[in-house]
Amino acid sequence: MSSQNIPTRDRILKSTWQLLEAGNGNAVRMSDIAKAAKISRQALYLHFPNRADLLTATTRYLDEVHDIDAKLAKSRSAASGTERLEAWVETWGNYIPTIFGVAKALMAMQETDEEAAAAWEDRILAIRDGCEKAVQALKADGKLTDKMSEEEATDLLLTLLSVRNWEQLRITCNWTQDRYIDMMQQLTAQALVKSE
Amino acid sequence: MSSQNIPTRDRILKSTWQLLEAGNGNAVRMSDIAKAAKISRQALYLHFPNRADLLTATTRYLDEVHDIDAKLAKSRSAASGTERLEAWVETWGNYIPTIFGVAKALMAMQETDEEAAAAWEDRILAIRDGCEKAVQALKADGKLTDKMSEEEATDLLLTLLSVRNWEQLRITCNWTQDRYIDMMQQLTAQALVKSE
DNA sequence: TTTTTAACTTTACATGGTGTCAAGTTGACA
DNA sequence: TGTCAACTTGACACCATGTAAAGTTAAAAA
Repeated sequence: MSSQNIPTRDRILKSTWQLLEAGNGNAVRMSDIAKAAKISRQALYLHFPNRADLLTATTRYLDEVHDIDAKLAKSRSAASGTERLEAWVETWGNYIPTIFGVAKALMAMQETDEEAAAAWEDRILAIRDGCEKAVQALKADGKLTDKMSEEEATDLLLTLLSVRNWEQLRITCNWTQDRYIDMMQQLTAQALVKSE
Repeated sequence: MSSQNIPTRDRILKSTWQLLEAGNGNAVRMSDIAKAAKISRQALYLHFPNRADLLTATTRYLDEVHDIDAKLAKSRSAASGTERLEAWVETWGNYIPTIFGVAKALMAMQETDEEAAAAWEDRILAIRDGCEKAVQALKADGKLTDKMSEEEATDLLLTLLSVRNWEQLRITCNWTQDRYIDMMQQLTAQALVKSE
């Protein structure tokens, strides 16, 4: 087993991700994660003070493993505003499936746990930033619709690209990932790009 | 106090609604509801077997109090398909604030509780029906976009009109209710109505 | 070689909410 | 006077998170 040599902390993060990824809706408990990482439940608390922290660390771990920064940089290099919007929708939209398990767990905790709410809020801000940049690129090209302000456009884009909407279309309605991306690109373009 | 004479069951439902309506994010417990209804926590269980049932009953109670059926009938009487879509978005969109508290509590339970999930699913089906009817009206007028099937159009409309999206724009982003309705009408029209 | 230290394990327990159980109270009605 | 329904009171099981304390183990430091 190669996993014997992986540092415990990484083994925990990997196990957390795998359980949340696979766990079809059934809640993943701290004890489940401990079992999967082959340590005692209490050892978990030696590495992470609480569940919210563990989940947050897992999202950062995923960002690292998948080198999300590089992907974002690529989408930022698009020539025109409209292309940049398209690229952003595609990049983020295709990253959602990766983080979905952890995101859902974190969103569920948000309701009751202050710290979880703050952690998720922090993640959302990063995504909002991506939305804002896309809107600004449109604006710079003179292609932003005059039906709304830049801020409203950012709000709307962030809302359309929410994890919940992805879940609704992809999981509940059983759309393919390609169809989801395609439709979101159409939808966001229709909503934000000035019609000639 | 006139509330002394109201039957206990109704007093419970009313209290549940008021607490969830007012309760700014802080979870409403069974004991809170009991206190508000001026009965013991155990008496709650004489009227409702569990929390999920109580929440579901509360949504039905709200539907009754606000005579949602009459409002829906009105939106169904719109002449053209596009008008009907507009009316549906307005009717449902303006009903969301009323049920938001209960809806949020039910959605939060959904994650862990089978029965809550089923109850909420049942409510969603009713809304989906409204979406489907609006799409069919568009289709009948030959105004439905040819970019997607009727089913996909229904999926999309249901997703756009989700309680989560309302929460995001209205609460998190602080949009006015009027702006929300206006934007949703634009957005759904752009997405679903065939462009000339 | 002995000691120390970090990374664990095991066991126990507090907390907070849901839901169950059983015995007692109260007031209206027969 | 008795009965019944609608309650109250108090106790408790369950389940997950998180805390606390004492013991083990293996490897590095002295």
